[in-house]
Amino acid sequence: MSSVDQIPIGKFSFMTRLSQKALRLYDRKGLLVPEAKDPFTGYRYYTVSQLEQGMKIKTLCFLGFSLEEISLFLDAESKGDFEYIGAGFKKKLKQTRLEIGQLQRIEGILQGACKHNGKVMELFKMSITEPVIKEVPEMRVISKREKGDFVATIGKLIGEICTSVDNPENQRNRVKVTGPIMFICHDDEFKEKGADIEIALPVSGRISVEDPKMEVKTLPAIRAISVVYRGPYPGVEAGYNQIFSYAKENNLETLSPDRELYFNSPEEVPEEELMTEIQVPIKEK
Amino acid sequence: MSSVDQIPIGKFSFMTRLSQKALRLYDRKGLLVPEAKDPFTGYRYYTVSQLEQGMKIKTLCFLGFSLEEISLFLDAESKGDFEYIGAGFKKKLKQTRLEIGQLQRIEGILQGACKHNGKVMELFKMSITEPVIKEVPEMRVISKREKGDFVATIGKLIGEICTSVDNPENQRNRVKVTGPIMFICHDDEFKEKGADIEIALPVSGRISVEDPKMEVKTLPAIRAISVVYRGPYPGVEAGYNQIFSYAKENNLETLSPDRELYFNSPEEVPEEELMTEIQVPIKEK
DNA sequence: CATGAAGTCTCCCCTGGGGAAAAGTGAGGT
DNA sequence: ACCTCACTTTTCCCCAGGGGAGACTTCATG
Repeated sequence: MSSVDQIPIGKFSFMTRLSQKALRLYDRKGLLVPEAKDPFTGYRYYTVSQLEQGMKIKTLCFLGFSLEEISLFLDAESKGDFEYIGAGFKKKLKQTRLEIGQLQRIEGILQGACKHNGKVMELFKMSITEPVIKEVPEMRVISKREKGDFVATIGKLIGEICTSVDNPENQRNRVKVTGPIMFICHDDEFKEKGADIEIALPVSGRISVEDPKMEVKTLPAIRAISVVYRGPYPGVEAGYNQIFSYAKENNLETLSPDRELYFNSPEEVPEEELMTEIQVPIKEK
Repeated sequence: MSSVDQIPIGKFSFMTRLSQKALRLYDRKGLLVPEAKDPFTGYRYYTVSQLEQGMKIKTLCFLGFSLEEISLFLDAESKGDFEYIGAGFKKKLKQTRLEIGQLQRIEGILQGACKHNGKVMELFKMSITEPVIKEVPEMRVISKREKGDFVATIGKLIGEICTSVDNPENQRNRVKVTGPIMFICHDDEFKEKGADIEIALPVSGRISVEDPKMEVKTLPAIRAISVVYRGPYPGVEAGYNQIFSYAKENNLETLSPDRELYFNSPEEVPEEELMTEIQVPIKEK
């Protein structure tokens, strides 16, 4: 029963089922340093009593902690600081639950796509992205606000603003368009007629306006939930649904006014490739 | 509305919510190469029509595919090969379910540990590792087999074997112990009395035996389910339970005889630090 | 046109190991 | 004592980017 405490890395790896790679890494990081190391050959020799340390590391690894966290835990343990460890476990539990939720959403999506083979294609055109919270910086824009029929007014205002920006004086003043044209919705509910519509185009430079109803101003920075929708304009509501259910899930309070950003126009691309970003502002928390 | 198709990386990143880092990576990998690249400054310029590709990549990434898989999918899509994509999705679905299962097990463990703060400590001593399938190579051993009372016989045989190996002639012949001493259980059920017990010690070298009931032989290689148990010997059954439920879950047929490997002995360490590996052979499938 | 701010470039290190290569070493058997 | 095979050592590249440094470019304004 002697010399059993001179375990080379291969056997130790076999016993603990930690790979040799892992063991060498733990050595370097000081997590599990072999009891002895031949100074000439560099061979690592472990002892039976180190098995225990190895198993602790393995368990903690299995639970998903990083090596750094594990190292802190082991220190805490040797000091008897179980508060710290308990707190770490609670945090990990929360995190694990979030991950499970995420994976279950993914499972749902994949399942839906697999069920009918055709759906794979549909998913592939995946027209709505996952909602994300974005900080939108403030922006200098030229804008015009008007009440009228929904679609018609939007089209009209877009035309007017583009014309206005393209006019020769502005060209001379090196006025530049700095972002996609956007629609700002000042109604709390959807109105087909008499909607309160603002169209804004981000610009820079010394811009001049003739139309007295057109103004140059700075839109405030907002924090917003955003999705990008691809497809024909009627259908964009699906994006709003996504956003509002996301807001409800995450307990976020939405504000007005919403913005829609148009990345391309029906004149450039077929309807199905229209891309629209929807931004719904939320309260800072 | 011109020059909108010269989107620098920052804006494109803002629109697609892909990080600049990610975009540069996709460029290098050929997944999403900017439409234009200034040959002098190296600046990347994207177009609106590339947003779509970006969103596809993002969706697929979100679903957990690797960049390589994504690249293959995009190729397949452009060729109209939806079979391939469907198959990939199914595989991913399976894999995702496995991951969810794994995470739920982890959740269970963490939950148990968090519930009573004291349990954290208990988990820390985590006495049983996850069952794992191991290929155990063949081994040259010196062994003795005998029937008798369970605990007493094991102790006696271990003593005899150690004495025998330590004898001067074997020392002279450079006989070496090459692994932990093991107990091979030839009974199908647990018997307190009259158990059929074999104790074996892996050795190498020219070994001589005097005791006619002691033999030197080669244990066959086996494929086995293995766990490592830490704690006092009574309690080791928990390890067997783990193994047999694992075997049932994975539909594996277990064989005889089982082996128990003793990494340390009650004379060296306190009872709670005894380490035992249990190996239950399974049928090759 | 000039200037400062903001955007972008590349390069390097980090995660937690897996895979492979080149070279040195240990141990068993003759 | 030797030979060979198995073991161990280091180092480099890989994933999918995140973080940051230092240098350069572009932009918006005066």
